[in-house]
Amino acid sequence: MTVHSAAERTTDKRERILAAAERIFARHGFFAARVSEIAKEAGVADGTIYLYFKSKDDLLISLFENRMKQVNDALRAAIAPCPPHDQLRAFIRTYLRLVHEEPAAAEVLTIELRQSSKFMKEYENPEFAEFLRLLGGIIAAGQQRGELDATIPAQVAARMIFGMLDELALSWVLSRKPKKFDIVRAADWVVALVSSGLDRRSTKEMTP
Amino acid sequence: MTVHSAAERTTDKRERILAAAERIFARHGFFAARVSEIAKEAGVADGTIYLYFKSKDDLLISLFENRMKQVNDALRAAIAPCPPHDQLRAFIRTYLRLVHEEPAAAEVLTIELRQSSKFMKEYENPEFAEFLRLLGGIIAAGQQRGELDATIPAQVAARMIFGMLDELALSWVLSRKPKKFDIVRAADWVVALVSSGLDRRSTKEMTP
Amino acid sequence: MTVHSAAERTTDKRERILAAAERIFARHGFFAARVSEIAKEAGVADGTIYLYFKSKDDLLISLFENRMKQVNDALRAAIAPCPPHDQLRAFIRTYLRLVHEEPAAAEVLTIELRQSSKFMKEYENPEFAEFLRLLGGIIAAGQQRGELDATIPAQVAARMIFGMLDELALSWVLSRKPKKFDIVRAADWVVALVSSGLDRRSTKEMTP
Amino acid sequence: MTVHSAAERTTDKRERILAAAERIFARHGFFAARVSEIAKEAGVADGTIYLYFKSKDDLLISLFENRMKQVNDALRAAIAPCPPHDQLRAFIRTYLRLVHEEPAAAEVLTIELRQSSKFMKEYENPEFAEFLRLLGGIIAAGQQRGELDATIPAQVAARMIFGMLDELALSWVLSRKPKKFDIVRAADWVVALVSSGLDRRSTKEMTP
DNA sequence: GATGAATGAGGCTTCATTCAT
DNA sequence: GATGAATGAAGCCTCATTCAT
Repeated sequence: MTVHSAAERTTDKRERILAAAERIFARHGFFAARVSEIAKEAGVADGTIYLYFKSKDDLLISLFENRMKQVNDALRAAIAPCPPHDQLRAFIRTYLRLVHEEPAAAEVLTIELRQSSKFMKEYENPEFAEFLRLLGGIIAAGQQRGELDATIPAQVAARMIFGMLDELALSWVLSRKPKKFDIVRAADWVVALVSSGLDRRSTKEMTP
Repeated sequence: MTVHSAAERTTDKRERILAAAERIFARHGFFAARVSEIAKEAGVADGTIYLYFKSKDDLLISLFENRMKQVNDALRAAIAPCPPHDQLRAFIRTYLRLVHEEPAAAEVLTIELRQSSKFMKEYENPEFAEFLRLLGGIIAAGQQRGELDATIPAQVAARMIFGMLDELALSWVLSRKPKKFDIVRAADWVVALVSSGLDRRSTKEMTP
Repeated sequence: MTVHSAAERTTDKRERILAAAERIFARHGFFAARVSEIAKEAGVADGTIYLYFKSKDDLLISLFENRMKQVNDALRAAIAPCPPHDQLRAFIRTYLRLVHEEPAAAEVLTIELRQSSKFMKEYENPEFAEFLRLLGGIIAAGQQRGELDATIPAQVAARMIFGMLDELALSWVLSRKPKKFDIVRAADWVVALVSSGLDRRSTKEMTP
Repeated sequence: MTVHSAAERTTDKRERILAAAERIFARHGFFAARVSEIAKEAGVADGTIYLYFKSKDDLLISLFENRMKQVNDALRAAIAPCPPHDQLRAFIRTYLRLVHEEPAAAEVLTIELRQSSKFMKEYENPEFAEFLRLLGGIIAAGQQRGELDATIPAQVAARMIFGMLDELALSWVLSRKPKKFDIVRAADWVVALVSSGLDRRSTKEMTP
């Protein structure tokens, strides 16, 4: 016997609306998306949306927080018990794998996050802050252990890495099929650049 | 005696409108910006805008193209006669210096460019393509000379570097004064990461 | 107990908007009429109009079709079981009686129909076509029975008769009160002209 | 040596603007016609139009008066020295011949005259009044001489005949090539209807 | 809780007209 | 007289949000 408490059904509907919003925002962008289209996609009445969310803005914010929370959870799980350098690799790979698995989510996080940076000045974005803290933490730890170069402030380095990931995600998400490159494989390129940079030093030849 | 040809006056007005639009878009974002406010800021009548631009969209597109062209010109001048590695450094430094000098322009290019990636699927964006070609060209040249690592496809590497620059520009532009970091100094961090990565290898110790 | 089904209420509102539009179009003409004024006259919000009609143009088109359908229904009922000559008389009388009863409708059909002949090239006008077919059919039947002169193509004759009716309706509708002539009585004049023309032949004297 | 007085050149330009307006009004209708397009068609600057006409409305009015004056002149010449019945025939034939020769003019007179009946309540239309007086005069004369049936008030009969002519002109003008009927030949049909009506009486058999 | 018809504020854009040159 | 760039008032329509059922 399947038991659905009222709370559970309610949660279901909330989730359905969020999922619908994600698809519609990905399809048209936040401003061009119509609340009524989201309602139709979710199979609820227009008014129902306002039982679960304060406004269209709130819907976007909630979507972010929701998804970023999932992303952060996945990232935390992936980096759990490693040394910083491996954590960095795991972080990068996990992030781009998620992009690959949920392109609509990626499109919203990637494009609309910018768009709503204006938003974000007002509405804060705790899960995105957490994302940066996570990444920055890895780097800071590596720097403290002496494994990573400490020239670059950890938070700035985190921003740079996020920038790479975000831009790769964006160009991959926006490119029509067949995709210009393999976003999962691209993880290795990011790892390579972040680890060793582009300069071709005779490191190996030096090693006897 | 100051001479103003008709063409000059016309150009003036067009430029004034573009400059006003840039400020207003930076202030409110494209969608929230009001054409009438742009007109007021430019000191012209609402209708005058439509003598120079087909629509509000066209105004945004033109603004991009205009600014990106200037950026590309500045970049081309800066990288002129150097070997690839120096070109890369010059490219990065010049880009971030421009961000520092023209924060409103940077805000529009940085935030609204995303926003209009949706746009861009339809309206093309030749100057941004040129930007990527420029950066990709430097890397490809370095790879061919054997000075840069060839593991990462040049165009993908270009995207990654642009991602870093863009994200730094964004977070700098959006942070209230006093700014969280010095965007001009950040150029060296980008150069460092792009050149050598974060790993702390015993490079120096290796050298006898 | 009064029962209003949802469908009925919806129809009511649609009808109220059409009626309001008719009055406002008659008052100011289509182009000078303001959608917001129609809304006020109908006692609905501006936006409500767009729940029932695609555009201001569509409102005019719908108004035509609606009214012409009523006119055609009334005409069909009036001419039902007569020989052609009587049908013709009934047609003419009924049409002008309707003009007398619904002057605002007549004004819109009469003036704006012209106005939108431009329209009509694109948007078709099935009920007006039906009107002409009805009138042309009566004449054709009379010609086939040998009761009406067959020199004039039936469809052209129909146009001519419509022209008379339309022009009489127009000049009557536009003339301030007291009206220059009695539009209901005018039916007999039209019947007389259509039947016998103006020439005063010694028909009666011929009859011994 | 051709001499053009200032007045002549001025007249030329005025005429060119009127001719251009006629073509553009016929092409798009009065409301959809743009003053700037008329100016381009006339080969003058937008502002120049306002040296010759007070407003766009005034341009339409002037166009009417101009054309109707020509029509009235042509009609007066055509009906000059005949008995009423022949005058009527000449009037009808001349009018429809003019429609055939100047379809753009006919379109404006025919469609826009209606459209601006609203106008006409305010701006009067002396030449159109003269047109009706001319036609009504012929009929009244015929009635007084006992040649035409006096049942129908002459001015109403004039309206009816104008209605026929106008409707034939309209449907002919609006029908795409090849035209549905020959507007010049249609004159005989109008004459036939106006003279004898449609009833097929044994007139001829009556004549011994 | 769910519905969806109704609301109404507000923006982009057009275009007749003006006026400095 | 002629020009045409500039003006700015004003309307159609959209769409987030509400609320009676």
